[in-house]
Amino acid sequence: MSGSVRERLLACLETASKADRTIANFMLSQLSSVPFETAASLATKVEVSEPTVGRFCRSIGYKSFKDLKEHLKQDIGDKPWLVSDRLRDLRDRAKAGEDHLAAGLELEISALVAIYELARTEEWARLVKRLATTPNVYATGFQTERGMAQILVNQLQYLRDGVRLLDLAGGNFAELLASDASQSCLVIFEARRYSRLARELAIEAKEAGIPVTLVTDPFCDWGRGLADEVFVVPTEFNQFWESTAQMASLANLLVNGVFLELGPKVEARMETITRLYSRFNGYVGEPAIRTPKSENETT
Amino acid sequence: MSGSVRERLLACLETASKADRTIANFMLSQLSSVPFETAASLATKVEVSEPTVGRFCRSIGYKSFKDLKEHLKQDIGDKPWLVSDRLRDLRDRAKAGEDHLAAGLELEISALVAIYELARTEEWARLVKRLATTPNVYATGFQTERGMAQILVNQLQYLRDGVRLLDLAGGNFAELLASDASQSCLVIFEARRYSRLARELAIEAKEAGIPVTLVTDPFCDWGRGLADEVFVVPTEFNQFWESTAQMASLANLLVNGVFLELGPKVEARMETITRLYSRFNGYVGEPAIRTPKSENETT
DNA sequence: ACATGTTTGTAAGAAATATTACATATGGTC
DNA sequence: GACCATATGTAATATTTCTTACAAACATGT
Repeated sequence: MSGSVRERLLACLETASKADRTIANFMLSQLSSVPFETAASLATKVEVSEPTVGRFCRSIGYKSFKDLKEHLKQDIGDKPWLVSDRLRDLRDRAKAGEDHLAAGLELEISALVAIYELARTEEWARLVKRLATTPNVYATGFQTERGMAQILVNQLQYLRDGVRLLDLAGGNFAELLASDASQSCLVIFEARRYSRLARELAIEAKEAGIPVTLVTDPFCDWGRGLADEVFVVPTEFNQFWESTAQMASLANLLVNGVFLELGPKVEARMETITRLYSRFNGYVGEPAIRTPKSENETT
Repeated sequence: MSGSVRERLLACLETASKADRTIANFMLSQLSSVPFETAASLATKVEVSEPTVGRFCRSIGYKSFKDLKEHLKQDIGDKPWLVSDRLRDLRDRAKAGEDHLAAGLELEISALVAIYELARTEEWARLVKRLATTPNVYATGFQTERGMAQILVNQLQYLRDGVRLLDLAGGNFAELLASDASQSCLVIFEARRYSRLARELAIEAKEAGIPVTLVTDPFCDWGRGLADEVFVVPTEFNQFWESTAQMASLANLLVNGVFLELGPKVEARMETITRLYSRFNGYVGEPAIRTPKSENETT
């Protein structure tokens, strides 16, 4: 037995016994409130006994009602996909326990969904506009999130001038903090157990009246109140090593938004930059960035 | 105390204690998966004790955590919140042409699937092993791919020594190219606006006998033959601005693989690095080793 | 009607989840 | 620095939720 919860429920409608069919049917019609149910509450509603619910769940391949709920949590659904077969294949492996990695896939997908939802919010629109119009845009991230900031910066630089990666190379953040607040904004990438720097930077920036956006994981608890916008990116994928990879998608969507905001006028710049790159054989010549060789070296 | 769950959570952020704020914050960030949580599971995630969760719920006017969930059920109403429903919702909008962004979602998902498929190949296993065992690991990327290389490097450095971001700051790549080939390997991130650098670096590295891995998009045509492994990441998402965001997922999966390969012995190192970070940056959250003169909160 | 296998319910027990009482820690105040 | 009030954790306890064992009901074929 395999497939999403919904699929399994549908499948069993054919063959199942009366009580089982009732249960399956009820769950299908109430799928989104199933997580709030308990085996007993559901049993009452459809007027069967509690063990019947448990047995039913087991009969369609779950360990228990609770297990079914657990799967529901991550279920991506049964819609035909562009990639359906391949995805299904991976998912089946994951469920069969053959492939521990694939288990993370669904979580990554749901994180992506979350990102795309973020991109529809008020805050998002506000940030995009700010990134498009503020003369000086700074992005920063420490430790493993540094690369994310770099991605945002590198891409934004294609579209506009005045974008910089902020770091502590100079010992303080004067570059941003001593600048004209009305001309600057800051995006911080942050994730759990990381630096105090991010927080203190946010505090100072707020103090200085500089708009701050925080992109972080669900565990960060200092953002609200300090940052003008907080975008929470799911990061738990049940891997041994947790991932903030979806922040890259977020950064990209932001850039896309800025592109749309700026409109055709960016094309001249993009062509110039492209030409410059090719002129220098792709030499990394971002004007505004100090290429920070120093702090990546362990040597 | 009244209002929706969301409102109450927001309201209490102002006044609540540290632990309570952490809980409220986490719930707000993950509202749609709260129904699947249990007081204990939530307590673990935010690292407080179970009774604290219960007390918190009571403090904002619910009878218990379960009671909060019950109310959440009402609040959520008919808003879609199972991942599958949310996904469906986005897809529908995309189809209706209301939401141009969402159109890219599906493509991003399929790119993710492609990544996870890559992670099952021979070549992948080989690369993981190499990244785990080669004394000197270099990663590089130019222009917009620089951040990807940085992500890989920053994360790998948590697990092992001898990982470096390679760049042209010094004017040549002697650091790698003049090193002992049997002790080094190279990962190149590359995409559409190819810099000639990447290719020439690959040529030289191959010449020198250094194993080369190329992570690139489907349009790159110079990889095979030059690189020992070529991983092709889909990059066309029908946005105005194309994305290599999934390379971050790839990098992360690689790191995860290396973690598994190295096994428990990395933990000592991870702790050391964590401690070092906390030594120099300070911690916001988890109390690592308390250095003589350290207290973290400035609140 | 009877035997057989399947389905379902009952009730007891096992596991999980949540609460309570109390001890310890923390932060602020004098 | 000692005190208080508040916040948090620990461990025992209560409660809810789930499972198991078994018996009753039901359908089906003879």
